[in-house]
Amino acid sequence: MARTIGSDGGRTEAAIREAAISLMARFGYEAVSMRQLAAEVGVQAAALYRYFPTKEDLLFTLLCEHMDGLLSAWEAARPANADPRERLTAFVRNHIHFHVARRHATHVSNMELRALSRDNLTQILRLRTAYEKELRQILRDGAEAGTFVIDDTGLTAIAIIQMLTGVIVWFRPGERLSVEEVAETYLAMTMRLTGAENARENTHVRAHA
Amino acid sequence: MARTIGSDGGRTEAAIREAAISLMARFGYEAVSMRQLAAEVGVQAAALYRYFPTKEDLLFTLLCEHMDGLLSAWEAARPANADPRERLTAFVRNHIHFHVARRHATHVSNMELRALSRDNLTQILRLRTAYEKELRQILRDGAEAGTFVIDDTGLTAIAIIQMLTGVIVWFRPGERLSVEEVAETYLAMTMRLTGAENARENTHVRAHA
DNA sequence: CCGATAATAAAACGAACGTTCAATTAATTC
DNA sequence: GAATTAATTGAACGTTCGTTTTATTATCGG
Repeated sequence: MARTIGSDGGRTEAAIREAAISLMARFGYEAVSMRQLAAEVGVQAAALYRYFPTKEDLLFTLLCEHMDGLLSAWEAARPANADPRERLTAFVRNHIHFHVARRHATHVSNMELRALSRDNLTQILRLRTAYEKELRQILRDGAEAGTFVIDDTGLTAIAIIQMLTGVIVWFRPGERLSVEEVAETYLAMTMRLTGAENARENTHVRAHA
Repeated sequence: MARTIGSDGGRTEAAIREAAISLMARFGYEAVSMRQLAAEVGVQAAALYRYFPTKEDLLFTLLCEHMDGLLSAWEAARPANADPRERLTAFVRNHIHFHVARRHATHVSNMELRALSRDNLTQILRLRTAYEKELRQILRDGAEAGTFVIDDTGLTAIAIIQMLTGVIVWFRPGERLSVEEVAETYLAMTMRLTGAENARENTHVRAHA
């Protein structure tokens, strides 16, 4: 009925985040109770409030971390090269790899935005928009250069992102396809969708990353 | 404190369904209480139980109706013609029009499957699989005929459906684009994605429906 | 116009919810 | 080794949840 032997704030907080992502991805934010979460961590419900002031604050923290991670990953993967085809290739590969590696967090990110307060939602949407803007810029540059054939840049960007993110709905690691195979298949579809296969030049890369 | 003047079971049930779809699409199944739903209908919570035995049963009814409607709409729209390109065109147009017209129900259908019991979930997934099968068949026929260029039929079918259904996330009626314009843009992307633009014949239809 | 039935209200059920608080013990510091 | 701080428990707070029960009134067939 007090501090337990070997207890460590840092480890407990990490365990809470991990358990929260896992449970909320499976059952949804609203359906997961603080008691259920605490039980998964191996702690009493009251202990959670040492790390997160409210349930919504916990969710917000998870979503921020996820979006920050996505933007950081893209910044690290973004090629210095200016070739739209190469940039789009890097974008697709990074997007698939990142989201497959963090399937649960992605699920929460896509489903639970409505549980956020107005201010918190605005903050997350700002990050999301910044990410979409990266893809839109690639598409616009490619369209101007004649590399891509695109009707509506904004609409195409959203369509591509939704198609790519959809991977996490059905993908299970260790089954028929590897992440690399999935990424390459989606890359091929994205290239055809943007008309990159048949525009002017045809020297696009198809090799594995 | 009893039956109210002008009350009608049929109208009340329809009002419950409508309010449930609207509220659950906005706030999520778990976040909507039976009292909140009843208030939206203009009735006490207990009255809901004359029409639906449990909250989950209400959700299940809504999802069944939605999936049945989708399959019926496709059966009515499916062309007798055997040309894969024409069948794919009809599929895309029907999918977009149906889902845009029923944005709220689609949202619920996509988000709240996890709230269903095992048996109810199985039943819904059966309908969803039947629908996906229709698209897979079109893609397979088209690939065999050389009309389409497709790596993985199942994967492509899922990717297309997710791309198309994603429309409801951003689409708002009465804004920049009409449903018809959106449908045609997505149709063009689908055709490029499946390689229909550059395969053997090139006499595909581009006119409005 | 009267009996049957359909439709609802009002009140209550126990359970679970998010959260707070005081008490208690482990670890750390000096 | 005492004082301090960090980490957690157990119990409780008021509220809300889905659902049930009972009573009451509107509507309708005869």
